[in-house]
Parts: sequence; structure tokens; C-alpha cells
Amino acid sequence: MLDINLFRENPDVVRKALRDRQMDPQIVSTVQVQDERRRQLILQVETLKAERNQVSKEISRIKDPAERQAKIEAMRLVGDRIAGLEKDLHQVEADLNQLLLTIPNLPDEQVPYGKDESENRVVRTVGEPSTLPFEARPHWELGVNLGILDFERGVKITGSRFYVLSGAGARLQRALIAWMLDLHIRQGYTEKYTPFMVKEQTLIAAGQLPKFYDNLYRDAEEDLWMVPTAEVPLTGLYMDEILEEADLPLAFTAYTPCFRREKMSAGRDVRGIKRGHQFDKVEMYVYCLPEDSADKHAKMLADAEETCALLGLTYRVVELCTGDLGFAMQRTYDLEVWSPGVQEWLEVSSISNAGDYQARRANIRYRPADGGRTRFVHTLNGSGLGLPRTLIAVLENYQQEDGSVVVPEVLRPWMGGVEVIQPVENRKEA
RNA sequence: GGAGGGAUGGCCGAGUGGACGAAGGCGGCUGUCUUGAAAACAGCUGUGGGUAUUACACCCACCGGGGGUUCGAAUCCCUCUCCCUCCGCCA
Repeated sequence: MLDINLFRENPDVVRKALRDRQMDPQIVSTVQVQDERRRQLILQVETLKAERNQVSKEISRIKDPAERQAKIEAMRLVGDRIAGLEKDLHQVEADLNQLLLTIPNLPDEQVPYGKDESENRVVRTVGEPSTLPFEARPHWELGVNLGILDFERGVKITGSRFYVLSGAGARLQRALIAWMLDLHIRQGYTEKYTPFMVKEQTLIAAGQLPKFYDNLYRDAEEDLWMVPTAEVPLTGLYMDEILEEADLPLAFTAYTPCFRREKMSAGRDVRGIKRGHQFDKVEMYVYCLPEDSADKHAKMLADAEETCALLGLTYRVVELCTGDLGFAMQRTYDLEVWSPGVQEWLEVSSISNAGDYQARRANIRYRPADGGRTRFVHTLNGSGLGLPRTLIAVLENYQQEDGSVVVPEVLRPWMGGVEVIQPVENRKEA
């Protein structure tokens, strides 16, 4: 949510942001009109209330019954007028709020302009896209041949885009999760285990609703929604709280499954495990002082890069242009790892600074140490790597000519010392 | 799922239609005293919004959320949420 004062004092800043995001700036004027109406109504309502309060106090002291009755009558009429105006006011405020919830964050000044993802900027590439001395197989061949990836049974029990990991495959994913969590803990993040279902308000706070309604799963009867990313419960953690400056920064890491309907991307990336309705992710999340968020963003990017580097994966850092920037974010870097089987750069992480945008929606503030007025915190989030894609990259980069897959060194402690994933002998186990 | 009891400021805890933004206590801050500290004493101690001659001014709202009754609601009524106790079910 943007500060309403921006629309009063600097509407052109908002218009430019919307244009840069390839959106219609018309809504800015609509907000201004509603805001003006709101303030007029507040002025009227409060003037009447002040009058009523004052006269009501007098009534309790008036002895003369006729005078008393006259004042009561007069105040009854004032009460009716207040009720009418308040009804209008509530409507205007609800409308205004709905409008503000649909307006995205302002891109940071340093974000390059671009109309869509084709204009994102590669900041740097670390490593060389690997060339294997034999023809690289895609993970869906590798995984099935090894007996660690079962598409047919996933489809059978749930449906299209679902799969089952088996044996060393399931264990490899679990190893990645455990290893990443431990790495992030070393990097200074505190582990959190959160609910995987949240209420609507929590999704609004994180900026997922109302915009991404179509991409979310929910219980049809209750106000319970499956999280599309750990960012949602982690943003909600401090909803409606006032932190002390001394408490900041707060840095968290959490593993959660993520559930996404992905209606809009039906038909894309149908092959393999790159895009599913359910996937696992380890997330990093930071609450900090406004003046620190750029530094924290750099640190989080470095932490995510370390994850790729320790896995021995070739990756590149991409800065998102204005047209591709996420709804709630002011600046975002994507991390993409090279995977020789699918022959593409896989987006495994998105590291974003939301500024105070989510904090406003979630109403998360802090009290400055000098005792001044409360301010909104800044929030940042970044995947410590999305699991299916990291799994793809590991399988495809570490494959050998005979179809086996070497387990990256760092993961072996979580793999019971297994160094190479070999084909499973017993077909039933697969 | 059934029955009952609760929800008040940073915390504890009073209030029962007007004098209540809310007693009292604790904690915190400031001052006096002190070489310093403690103690004692005194004062202060929430959030949001509106107005604006931007004056640490005035006004409005907030006692779990929403709605109602009333000239006036922390207080009465309805409803929702959450917590506690007991029963049932359950990994």
C-alpha cells in the first residue's frame, strides 16, 4: 500500500511508477477524488460529533425538563445526520481502500526501465554454462531412469503437474531443504516454522490479494488459504505490531511448501518438475529500518548467491526492469542457474526489497530509539532457492554419462554419505 | 462438535449509562535529594485520523472485531473472532 499523502502531494510520482510498470495511471485521479470526498465527510461528521458531545454533556446538568427535552430532540436530529454521513463515509473509505490495494509499489529509482521480462538486465554471470562431454539428458529422463521421479503416479493420485519423488530423489530434496536452512541459520537468519494456511487478511497484508485471487487455493467454507510462498506467513508474523528500534533487524528463514493455481500459466513448462501447483521452497525474510534496507537487500542477494556457489552451480544475477517487477516490490534481483538438460537458465530465486509497502498493508511499525513517532519498517524477502528448480539443476549438472548422478559434496551429510545416485534395481520401489 | 466462563492501556487489575482515555498498582521516563547508586517524594508515560494562522494547538475515534439501542455506551442488546474449563472426536 502506498502512502495516501503521495497522492495529495506527489501524484506524478505515482503516475510515472504506473506507466513504468506498463499500467494505466488513470487510477491516481480516481484516488484523489475519493480522498477529497473522504476528508470532506470526515470534517462534516466530526464537526457534528463535537457539537453532540458538548450538548450531551450539558444535558446531564440541565434541570429544567422542557429545556432538557428540547436539547435531546435537537441532538436526536444531529444523531440522524451523523448516521447518514457516516454511512457515506464508510462506503467512501471502503472504496478508497480497495483502490489503494490494487496499486503496486513504486519501483526504486535505480530500477532500469523496461516493458517486460525481455528487458531485464543481466548484472553478472558466475561460472560458465557447463558443457558436458556427452549429451545432457533432461531431468525427466534422468529422474525416471533412476527411479527417483514418478510422474504417472503423481498424476494418478492428484492430477496433472503433480509428481512423486522416490528414494534418493525424495532424500535429495530433503537434503537440500535441511542444508539450506542450516546455511541460512549460519548467515544470521532465525528459523521459523509457520502455518501453511493463512487467513485472507494475511494475504492482503503481503500484497497477494486482491490481485492474485485466481492463483490461490483456499478452503471453500472457511477463511483459510494455502500459502503461495513463505513470504506470506513471514510478513504476517508482525502484523499490527509496533516493534522497538532495538529489536531490528529481524531476519528469518523458513521452509514451506508453496501452493499456486498458476491459472495464467496453464500450458507453460508442462514438461518435468519446473512448474507445479505444489512445490517446496526455503525462504529468507528481513524486517529492518528504512535506511538499512538497501544494505540488507545486498546481503540477502549475497546469501542466496552463496547457496548457488556452494552447490557448484553456474548462475547469473538478473535485475528486473520496471515492467517485470513484482506487484509489492520496489527492487528485485533474480538468480538463475544454468541447467544443461533443459538447456536454459532456471529462475531459482527472487530477492526483493518491498520497502515499506508490505509494512503499510500489514501495519508493521517500529518506535525509533529517540522516542519519535512510529514509522513503518522495511521488509525484504528472497528465496533461498526454489526446490524443484534447484533439484533440476543438481540432477542435470551432476549427471554422468552412465545416467547416475553425483551428490554435491555439501549435501552428502544429509544423504547418509551417499555419493552417487544409482538406478534403483527393484522396479516396485521406484 | 456440545456446555459454561472470559477479552479493559507495555503488564496486572478496577469500573457498570453522563464527572471515564479510563481508578489503583507494576514497569518505563524526567526532576528533587545523593560523591554516585538505591530508597523516598513529585511530575510524565498509548495509537490513529481530521483541521491548520505548523501553536509539543484544537477536534474526532479507539476498553477484542462489527452492528444496534440512547441526547450520551468500556458499561445495555445482537453477532463474529480468539482464549480458558469440562465433555466428545482425533494424527
